[in-house]
Amino acid sequence: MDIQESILKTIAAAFEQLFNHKVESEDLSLQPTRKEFEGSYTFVLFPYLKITKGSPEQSGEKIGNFLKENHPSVADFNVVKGFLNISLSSAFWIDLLTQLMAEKEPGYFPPRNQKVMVEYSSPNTNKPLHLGHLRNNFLGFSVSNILSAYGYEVIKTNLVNDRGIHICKSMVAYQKLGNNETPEMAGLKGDHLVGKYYVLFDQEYKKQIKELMAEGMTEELAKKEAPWMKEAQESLVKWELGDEETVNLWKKLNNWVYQGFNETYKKMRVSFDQYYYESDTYLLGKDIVTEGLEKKVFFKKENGSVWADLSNQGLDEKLVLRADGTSVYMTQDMGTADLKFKDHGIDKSVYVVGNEQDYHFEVLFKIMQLLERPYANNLYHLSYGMVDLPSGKMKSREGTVVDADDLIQEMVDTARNHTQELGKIEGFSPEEAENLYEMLGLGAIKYFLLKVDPKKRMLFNPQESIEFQGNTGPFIQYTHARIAAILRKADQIGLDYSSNNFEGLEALEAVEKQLVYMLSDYSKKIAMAAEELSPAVIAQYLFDLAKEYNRFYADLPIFSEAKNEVQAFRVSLSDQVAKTINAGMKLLGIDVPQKM
RNA sequence: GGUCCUGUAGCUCAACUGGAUAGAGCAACUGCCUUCUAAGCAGUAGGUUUCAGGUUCGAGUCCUGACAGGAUCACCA
Repeated sequence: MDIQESILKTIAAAFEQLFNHKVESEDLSLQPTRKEFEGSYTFVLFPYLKITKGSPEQSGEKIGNFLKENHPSVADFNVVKGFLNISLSSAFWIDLLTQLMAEKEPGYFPPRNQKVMVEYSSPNTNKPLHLGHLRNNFLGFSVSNILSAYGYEVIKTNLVNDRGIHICKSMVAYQKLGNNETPEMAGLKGDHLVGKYYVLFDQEYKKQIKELMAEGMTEELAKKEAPWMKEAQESLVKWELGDEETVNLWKKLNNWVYQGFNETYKKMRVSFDQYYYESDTYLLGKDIVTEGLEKKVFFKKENGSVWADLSNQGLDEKLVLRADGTSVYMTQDMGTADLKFKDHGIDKSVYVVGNEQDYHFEVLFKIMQLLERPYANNLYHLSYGMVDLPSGKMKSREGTVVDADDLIQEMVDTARNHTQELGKIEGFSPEEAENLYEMLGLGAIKYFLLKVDPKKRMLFNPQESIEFQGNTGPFIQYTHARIAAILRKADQIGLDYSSNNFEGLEALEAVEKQLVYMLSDYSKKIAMAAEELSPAVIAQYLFDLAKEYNRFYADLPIFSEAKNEVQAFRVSLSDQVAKTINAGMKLLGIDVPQKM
């Protein structure tokens, strides 16, 4: 049984025996003791003063004494104001560490035989990935890892938005200005080449609008009448009709983009188990419209358009099918929701999509509920805030974006310079060194984007490059490397620390107890991160753990200790911290080095 | 304007879901490398938690109302 539960059971017994009052131990709760006080767990007395019919101090004394006498692991207690602080015996902590070491991996959860799909990335294929996509991809990948660690079977999905007016814009500009340029000729990655034409389209388009407005056209009309826009529209129609030339061009550009994306995904070290392409799925969902009409969830307006009336749900009316019978975003998403379920029999579905689509998903989930889909109550929108630049919002069309490839490269370069400055690559082969730079650069940027609560928008200042000190990925990686050095030394001198034999070990230091406590907390953090879909929980935890370990590292020597069992315990403790850091960082998608 | 999200140190973020004297990192200043890696550790300074009410033993956290920033309210995706 969990130590908290067992303490609470004893407290419940105390209430019964001391105050003749029955309470369920589930209704009681403990909290971690604040740093400045002695103890590990705190029981707050205020709510129970009516039962104990005494002052907080008296009540605390009574319960504390009862605990000390009746709970084998409670060594001591103190009462400050209305707070009963409980100290546990060293034997308890030693035993707890032994248990943690015996787990097959830190924070292990058994499989729960449920499938969850995590859809993330889902890029448009008309431009390269940028900083905002990095946040999306790292979040999606990390949440997938976290859910998987929590016992779910996870299917990582990328729904590629490969068709639509945006890609037609790149196509038109390429036809006009491209001269059959290829990525090789341009010396650009495929996605960057296509993105170049997307920007060129926008420049020319704006010029055309200006010209038309100069001729006296209103802005609204000019936007519609600009020749290139008309051509883009036409090319979309041709694409839908399957026009060979259009489709071939579309395929050519998209393939370039996919090659570029794959390279970037590889660099980001994210992956997918399932790809869906919107060109395959955009016609789905029309059957559901028919079904919805039959079930009277939808209604038809006079012009033939179909709507969902959610006004009694606190929402608006929402279009689900155009008057001309063509589908909209919502139609497709209803269709793909069913498709995902059909393909994989999923129990749960997570959409990693920016918060500008909050309303869309609220409506979608509501509709699926009204349509009585079995999975409808297990749909989650992991809504994350935009990444802003000091200059404001990023706009691909205007080229004011932080490019994903550039940023990653920049971080790796920074890591290289920084490491070389510190003179830390002695004994590294060139490959190992390069490996380390990537690990650190990528670790820095991933941690930077994941440590913040997903739903908050965040500011990224390219001028102040991402840090390597303090609350950063490299700080945690460094802590791991430090421990790795200790473990190497222990092996070297032949210290047996895996035997769990701490016989003779007496009092532990406060930092040691605190570390064991934090290690035992890891599984709760996984649970919390999984339930809240928030990698930030893990990131914050790892920082706190690393911080605490470094305190231990600075305060307590290991190999100069006279007693063998003290050495063994401290190395074991270090080992377990390293394993936990490694496991937690893996959840964030960050690798940790043995040396740095 | 309606709806939703956010507002905590100069800056970037925490605060275990209502508990103690609101904590970290960066930036500034001061110490600590002859002992397991100083990408570290210890310390100083920095706060009316946007504001005003309310709920209660107790509020950064809950409720109401302001204020500020953002998103969204398309037969776009």
